[in-house]
Amino acid sequence: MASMDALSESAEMMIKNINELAADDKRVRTSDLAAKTELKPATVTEMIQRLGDLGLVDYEAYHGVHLTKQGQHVADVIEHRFNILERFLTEILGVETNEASEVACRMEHVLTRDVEHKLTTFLGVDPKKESELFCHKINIDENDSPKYLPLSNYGKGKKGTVKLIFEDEQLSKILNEQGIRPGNKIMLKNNDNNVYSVETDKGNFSIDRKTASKIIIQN
Amino acid sequence: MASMDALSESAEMMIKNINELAADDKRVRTSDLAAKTELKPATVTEMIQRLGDLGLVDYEAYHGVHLTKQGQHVADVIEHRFNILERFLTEILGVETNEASEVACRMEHVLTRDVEHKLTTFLGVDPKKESELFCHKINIDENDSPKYLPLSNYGKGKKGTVKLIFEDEQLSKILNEQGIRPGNKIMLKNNDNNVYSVETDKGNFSIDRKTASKIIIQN
DNA sequence: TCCCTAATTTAGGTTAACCTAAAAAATAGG
DNA sequence: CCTATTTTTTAGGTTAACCTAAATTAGGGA
Repeated sequence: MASMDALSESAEMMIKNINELAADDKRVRTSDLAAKTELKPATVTEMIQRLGDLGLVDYEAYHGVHLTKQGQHVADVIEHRFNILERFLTEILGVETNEASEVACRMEHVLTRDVEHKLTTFLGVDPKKESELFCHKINIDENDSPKYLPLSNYGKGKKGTVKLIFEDEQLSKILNEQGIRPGNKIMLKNNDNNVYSVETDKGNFSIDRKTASKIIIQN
Repeated sequence: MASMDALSESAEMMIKNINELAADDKRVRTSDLAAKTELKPATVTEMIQRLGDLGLVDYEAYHGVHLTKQGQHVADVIEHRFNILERFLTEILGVETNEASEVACRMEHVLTRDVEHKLTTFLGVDPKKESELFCHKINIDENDSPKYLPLSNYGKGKKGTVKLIFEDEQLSKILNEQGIRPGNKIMLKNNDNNVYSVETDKGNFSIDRKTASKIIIQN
């Protein structure tokens, strides 16, 4: 069996395209693949023959291909990688759709399993749910009437529903005011009942265990 | 002139390696490039000849290469892309250093200018400053005697210096307690002097303009 | 059923990116 | 300053990924 990581970008793209053209379990035709990939039919033939040798597709001359279980697995992985990359690029970075697609389509081939999983975790929800919670950025659509506005631009007395909160820099700001910030000295005075009593140059106060576990100290 | 985007991954990697081996403005030797890239000298010769034809390096047979202005520009772009990708992977996703390097090294060749800029903005500080503030994650080195510890594991009475703070989920937790969380209704009661007075189902309180600008409301 | 056309494959070519082995040039030591 | 060694290049080969043009097969209509 051909290991995922051994495949070239071209091979992975071919598998991806076969998967996208596969209706029911009908075989995908060479000409359709040629049209979709913008390659010449002869090139497609050559490539699917190679994929056949690798056991990734079931190829029968003059009768098209379909993915084997192995090939389907590769296709699923690539598709998932594409989806999370595209989501990251659009939702978090605010890249517009076309460019995000193109870049995701190049990047999908160089992700490792680990990065894929961590990015998925970072994005939070499973690709289906499309939750807007904990997004760091949102595309405000200038065409539509302004549905989303920063609170700072909101009218006095207006009511609305919180949609999302940008998290960067904010916790450290709050802890900052308590004297807990990189470079500052602190002392742990006590820890009882999961309550940590800390002394800083700003005075004494207490924090819970979960928060404390996120503050790294160098002795 | 060869446009950035026209270069293959191999070509970009060669330029990157030439740049990394360039001391003073001495020419980089074929054998050093071969060692660094793990290619055979003959392969290196062939590639730098091609780069010479493209005007990216100044190649003189038997006397090594150095980057032209154009080549240097390509090297700078690649280096910057690598740095932000590596930072993103380690600081934001928590990928460990080795894997982050490898993945960044593959991804650096497929970024567009736009994605590069947006990712840079997302990460906040300019690459030089390498500030430890606002890091989301740190690699705790198990080999060394434990120099870095979570406060939650810290000894009673011990003193130390705050090194960094994990920010994820924390701001939202704090605002959560105030009733500002996705899905909840709020009302802006007032905004004077850059102080925003908000009413939520948990009561009234105030936040500053900068924070308010990060809370998106849907009407 | 048989032929014609459209689809497909084969044959053969190119380029980039690799390789090995042989030739050539630079350099270092005597 | 001349040779021995090291470095570099050239020559020639391979593979993947593309191409065009020619040959082949499949399938539909008379």
